[in-house]
Amino acid sequence: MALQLTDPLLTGIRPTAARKLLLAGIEAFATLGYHATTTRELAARAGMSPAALYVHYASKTELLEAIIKLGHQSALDAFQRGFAETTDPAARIASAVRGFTVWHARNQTLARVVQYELESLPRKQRREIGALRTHFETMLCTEIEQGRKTGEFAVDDVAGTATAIFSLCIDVARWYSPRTNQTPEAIGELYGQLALRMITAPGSEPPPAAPPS
Amino acid sequence: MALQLTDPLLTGIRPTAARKLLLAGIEAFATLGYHATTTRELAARAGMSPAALYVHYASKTELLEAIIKLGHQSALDAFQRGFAETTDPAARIASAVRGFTVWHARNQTLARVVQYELESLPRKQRREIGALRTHFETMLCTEIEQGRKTGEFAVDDVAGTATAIFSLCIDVARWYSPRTNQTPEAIGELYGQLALRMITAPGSEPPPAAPPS
Amino acid sequence: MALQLTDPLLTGIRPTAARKLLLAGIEAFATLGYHATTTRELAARAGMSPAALYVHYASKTELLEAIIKLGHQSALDAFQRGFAETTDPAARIASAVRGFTVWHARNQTLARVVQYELESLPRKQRREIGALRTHFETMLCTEIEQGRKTGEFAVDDVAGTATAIFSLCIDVARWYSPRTNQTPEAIGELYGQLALRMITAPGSEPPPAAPPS
Amino acid sequence: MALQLTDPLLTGIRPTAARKLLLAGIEAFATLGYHATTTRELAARAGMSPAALYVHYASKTELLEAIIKLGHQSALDAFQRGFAETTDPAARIASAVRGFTVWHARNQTLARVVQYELESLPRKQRREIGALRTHFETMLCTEIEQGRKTGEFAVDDVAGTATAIFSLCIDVARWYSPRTNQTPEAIGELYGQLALRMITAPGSEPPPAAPPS
DNA sequence: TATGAATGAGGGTTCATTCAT
DNA sequence: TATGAATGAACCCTCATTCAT
Repeated sequence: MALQLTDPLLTGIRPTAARKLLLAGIEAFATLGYHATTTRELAARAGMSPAALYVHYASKTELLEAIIKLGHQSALDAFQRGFAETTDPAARIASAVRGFTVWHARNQTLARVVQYELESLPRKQRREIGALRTHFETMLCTEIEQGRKTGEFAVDDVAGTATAIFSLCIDVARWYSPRTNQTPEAIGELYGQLALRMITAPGSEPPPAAPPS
Repeated sequence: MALQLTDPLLTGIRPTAARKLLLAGIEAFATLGYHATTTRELAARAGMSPAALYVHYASKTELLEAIIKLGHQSALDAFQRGFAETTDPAARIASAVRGFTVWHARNQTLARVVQYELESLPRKQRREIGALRTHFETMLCTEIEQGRKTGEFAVDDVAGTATAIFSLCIDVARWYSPRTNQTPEAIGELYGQLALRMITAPGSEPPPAAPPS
Repeated sequence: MALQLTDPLLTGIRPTAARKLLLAGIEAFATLGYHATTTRELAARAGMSPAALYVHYASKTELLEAIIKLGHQSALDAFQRGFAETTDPAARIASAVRGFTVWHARNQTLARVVQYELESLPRKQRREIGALRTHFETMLCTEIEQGRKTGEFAVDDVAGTATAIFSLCIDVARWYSPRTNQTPEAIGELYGQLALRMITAPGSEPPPAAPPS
Repeated sequence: MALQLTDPLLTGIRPTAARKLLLAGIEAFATLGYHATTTRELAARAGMSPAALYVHYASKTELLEAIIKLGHQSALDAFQRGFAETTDPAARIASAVRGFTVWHARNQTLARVVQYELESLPRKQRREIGALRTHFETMLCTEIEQGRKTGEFAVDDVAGTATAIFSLCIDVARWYSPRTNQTPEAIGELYGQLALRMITAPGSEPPPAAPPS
């Protein structure tokens, strides 16, 4: 259930030792937080000596950076894949939210690092990533705007509502645990629907259920 | 705008030095995180020597504990005050969400510590607080259940939807900054409405707007 | 069995608070050692605040000094009282050793501080006390010398043997515990006899037993 | 004269840095006492940074433990080697006392730590060592008992006399200084004879002098 | 590529002591 | 006389990082 060394997300990381360290970092940073994780802990989890870390990453910070970049890429992919499924604003938003939510639940440890350890990054790298993030939001806002113009959606505060929708997805990283019996897919489906309700006037037609992924 | 020494939230903390340290802790932990905050940093912010911390708190951890307990109390109060305003489930939920959201925005620093540094607490204390938290959730679930029985609400997954509503409020602590021109009240109002939409069928009558606080 | 506040040894210490602190010091220093005893520990044992120590003694060191001086005085007294009981060298040595030994067992805590914390004293005070100590040794050496001249004793190395005799007495402070069922008096009696054997040729007449004290 | 890095006692300690630290510990603990010795002092004496201590020992306490265990082993060896030289109880006791005394004088710094810092060890380790120590005493008591049965010795209180004999040897660690012109061997010889006198009736034949070692 | 040993900087905490009250 | 609050200095120990091997 947890992220594996063989997960396609990580297969790009070479050599294996670097991948082991990245995985160790994801798990340790998610569980303990960046500052509470020592290089010894990372090395132990990766089955190496503390010095080996520096063969593959210039510093503890660079390991975090690699993780957070990888995570953002992957999360953005999930969001965009959902987005690209259709062109109808409502269906598009539902499936994007669904995909984004599923990603946060399925990759809960990575998601935690992505969302909550971002601030442990040095200013410069934080900026870079910040740009990536506004990209997401703009996409969602644009789509809501579209549906509003056609009268399909009833939204007063577009930016505020977009933020709220993202909160739904992102906060999954905080509370979700694979030990619950909720599947990532069920949460994704629910959240897609909730997002639609949030942008739809209470009096309008109920949207059609999204096809199962 | 930021939390002040004279804030009613803190006036119960005696003597003044203990209050200064608590305030310093809220700000430092919110900004840097618990583990990245040194006792020297805390002391400097409180205008004391590092040793003074130990006159009032047994350890850095106990300071965090005091902050988190105070924060939970205060947040719970805000939630419950909203809850107690009326008895109608819809109005009740809207105003509870509004109050809870406003609290998270208004006390953003404290809220950050409450929500994101909880895990830095030793197991035992984390448990204690965990009990408090489920209390909130139960209240909301019960209320949704009520409205569902009367047909007022249309909710399939009550617990899942309650979680989602809380996510909305809690995540405010992550992204809100008083430097934006959104007032806590505006966000609260919006989120109250969004919560209602999340539990109301798209075909039903629009709920009456909550009276401005 | 342990030293009491009302022990004649301490009744000279005024006011009572100073006496309590002295007693606390004797017990704490004997058990934990000077450096491992904190002023908080002393204060707690004396039932006061740490600051109260400084009302009666200028520093932790001065408390130690007071204890060690008092202890040496008292030990010297015990030694000399035994010495003064008779004039015959053998009887004199036996009763001095007996008295000195009994003192070390009876006042085991104080004796420990006297013998093993002496080196924690600043150089100057250590010197002062050192002078007192050579005094003891000289007395014993002189007496052995006397008996040697009359042919009563058979001793080659007078100073070495005197040192050995003192070792017997002093080391009692290290190993004696009131929880054993050996009385200080029994040990004193034994050691008086052993001291005589140490200075008497194996072929000579056995010395008469010393009268019970 | 003082313990050297090349002393056979230490050659088993590897790597060299660990040995340097052990030697530094012996000297510092003997001179200042365990609690008054800082890790910086130890590091300085060993010619390293304070952090290097922790590469080789888990804590200051573990360094003390290593020293005290090594010291007990070595002291026990010295005692037993003397013991094993002959089988005649008198000669045996004389040579064991001689060897034990010589050890205390020759390794005066180590002996001091062994005898006076034992109590700075945590309870558990103190126990372990305590068992070793009773072993010594039993050996001596058994031998005295033997000689008593043959009528060779005249001892009423076997255990008390054994304790006294050990006091002689152990207390050497307290007072001996290599700066005196007494050689460890001379003291050992004297103490062997004194021990015999302590267990021999004043009327019996003088024991033959032990052969020079 | 990997590591055991080493370290400068700094971590949380305790200490003996002071002082206003 | 006694103390609660405060502090500079120092404590033991850990950290991320380096480097010879």
